[in-house]
Amino acid sequence: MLSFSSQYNVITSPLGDGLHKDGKRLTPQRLKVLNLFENIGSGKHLSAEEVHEKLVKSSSKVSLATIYRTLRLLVQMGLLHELELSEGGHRYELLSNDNPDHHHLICIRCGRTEEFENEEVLKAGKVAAKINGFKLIESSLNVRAICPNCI
Amino acid sequence: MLSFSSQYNVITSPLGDGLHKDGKRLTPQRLKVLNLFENIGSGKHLSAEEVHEKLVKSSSKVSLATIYRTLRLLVQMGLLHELELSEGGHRYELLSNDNPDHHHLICIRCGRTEEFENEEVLKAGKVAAKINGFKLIESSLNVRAICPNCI
DNA sequence: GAGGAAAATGACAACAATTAACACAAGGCT
DNA sequence: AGCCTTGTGTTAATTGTTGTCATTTTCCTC
Ligand SMILES: [Mn+2]
Ligand SMILES: [Mn+2]
Ligand SMILES: [Zn+2]
Ligand SMILES: [Zn+2]
Repeated sequence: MLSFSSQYNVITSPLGDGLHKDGKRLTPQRLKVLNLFENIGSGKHLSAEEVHEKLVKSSSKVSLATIYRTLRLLVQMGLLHELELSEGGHRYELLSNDNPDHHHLICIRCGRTEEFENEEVLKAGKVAAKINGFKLIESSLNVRAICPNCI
Repeated sequence: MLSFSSQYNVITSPLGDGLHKDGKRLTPQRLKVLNLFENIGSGKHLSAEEVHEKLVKSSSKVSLATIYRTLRLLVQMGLLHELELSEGGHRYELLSNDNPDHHHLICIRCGRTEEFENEEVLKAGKVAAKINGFKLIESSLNVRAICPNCI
């Protein structure tokens, strides 16, 4: 079976680097999951199940358990961001330069999701953390609403 | 068995009124759940399981299924507010005059939760909804952080 | 105060999302 | 290449929540 990288073809990807300096390993499965997010473009919010489906369709079979494990890992590494937009589980999006810190407007009927940036909101999170002596990790504003099509 | 309200003692509670004009019924279970939130005071965020435990401890046994049903009902009626603060399910808090629209600062280690108000954040939600033509329902800012005790 | 239709409850099964266990496979250092 | 350790797939288990259904209760009408 052809493996993605052989010992003669050491690809030094950002993913590989991040993994190796932590005793972790670069696997085809991890690359497939990250590549999916990179190819699909920013602004997409996928569930574990959806990642699984998409990989199966592109004949890159990765088990669902591994997808859950990989999503958690990529979040820990700071490459993905975990969202709680709706019922029915978490969603994940690529963290990248052209996808800055932003917030979400969600239609509670159809799930349509729009993104927006707001400096004041980020500041509000910083201030709240500081006042209470907390160390800030992240702040996320979720706006629940009904989209034009669903009214 | 003594029932909470007999036909001779019709209590016209706000809860009863709200229910009756909708073809729904005032039951001891619904009163117990709402009373729990009213007695515990505002600023408390309880899970369904915690509501269940507290009612069992106060020898007011209500089945867990009924608690889930009742929490959903009270949210629909606008008496409770549903929160997604942490892993492990939803939490609920009383909506009242002395508990205005506010946001949450959550320690990801121990779960300690602080509340804060911020007008700019509410405005940001309104603006985002308006710009996209959505009908606003609510906006909630969750700030994930680490509290002083957990650093 | 009964009688009765409709709604609610409790007990329990089913479900969906996620995690755990473990035998086997594969990555990466030497 | 060989070895050690990490990762994967399969499957079972957990957790939070909802569905089913027989029984009970509310509340409207007389
Ligand atoms: Mn996004
Ligand atoms: Mn609160
Ligand atoms: Zn919609
Ligand atoms: Zn803490």
